[in-house]
Amino acid sequence: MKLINKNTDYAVQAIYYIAQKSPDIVSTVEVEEKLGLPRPFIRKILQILTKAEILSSSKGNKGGFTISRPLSDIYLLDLMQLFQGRIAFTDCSFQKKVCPNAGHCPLRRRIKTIEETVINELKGVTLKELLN
Amino acid sequence: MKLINKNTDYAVQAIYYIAQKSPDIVSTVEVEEKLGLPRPFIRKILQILTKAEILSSSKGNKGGFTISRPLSDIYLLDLMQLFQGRIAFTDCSFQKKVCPNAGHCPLRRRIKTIEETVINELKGVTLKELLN
DNA sequence: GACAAATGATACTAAAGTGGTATCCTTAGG
DNA sequence: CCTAAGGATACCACTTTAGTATCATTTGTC
Repeated sequence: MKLINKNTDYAVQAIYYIAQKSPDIVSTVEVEEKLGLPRPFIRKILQILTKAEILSSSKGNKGGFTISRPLSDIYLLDLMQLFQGRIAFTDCSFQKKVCPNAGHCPLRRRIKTIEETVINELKGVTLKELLN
Repeated sequence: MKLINKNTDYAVQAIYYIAQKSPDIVSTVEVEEKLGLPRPFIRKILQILTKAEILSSSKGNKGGFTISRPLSDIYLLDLMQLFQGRIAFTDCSFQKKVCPNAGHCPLRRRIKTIEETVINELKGVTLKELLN
């Protein structure tokens, strides 16, 4: 029942670290050492962030990662969706089957509104804003 | 990323069914047939609800379950906690280790407030209220 | 141009959580 | 005392999440 999983969590930290070193190029090894994470794992995260154009990478010797937009343009919700898929509280148990309560499933309706509340809360949160 | 899992979902439906038949005694078989669930599974759910004193059971021949409080006294949040444990969005990745960001983990702080929002939303929701 | 240091891609493994099943024991009405 | 019920508990399968390993590709430096 976590809202944030480890991938997202690590990603946020990695982004902060890389942003703070900008415009220096930061290697996986450096991120790994500073955040104390297993290397192959953080590498995968950095790759995903690169594909999403949040980081840019340079290959080859002396290669590494830099931040490619200001923290104020990186939304927490986007990161969550990147690493965890769509935020949906009602992956309802009955999506496939015909719900015995179909049409007036009061539980689903209520959960849906809570989901909307959360997404709205998250929507405006940028990484910059997280730092205050 | 479900807020509600199947156990809770089924529990709500079972409770509604049993409440509506009150004061009749309802057997597992009947619940199973009406909700279309595998018997051993719904049995486990009904047992948990009985332990939680939401249902009362009578054993032996002609035994079964009845509702033991009005729907207005059954809170959705309690059911969720019963079947899913504590609602916590920040089972933070770093609870055990020393968090590199300890003390100023902005992510955790923010998620915590969202968690509180959700719990507050849920807190007042009784099964009766769900039906409108 | 070769080497080494870096990322890219991808496939695999392990652990935990969730959904579901099976079995044996106990109780109590007829 | 038999049978139809719930109580307890152990087990299995599937999915998700966390983490590992490996090989290929790129590129700066000597």
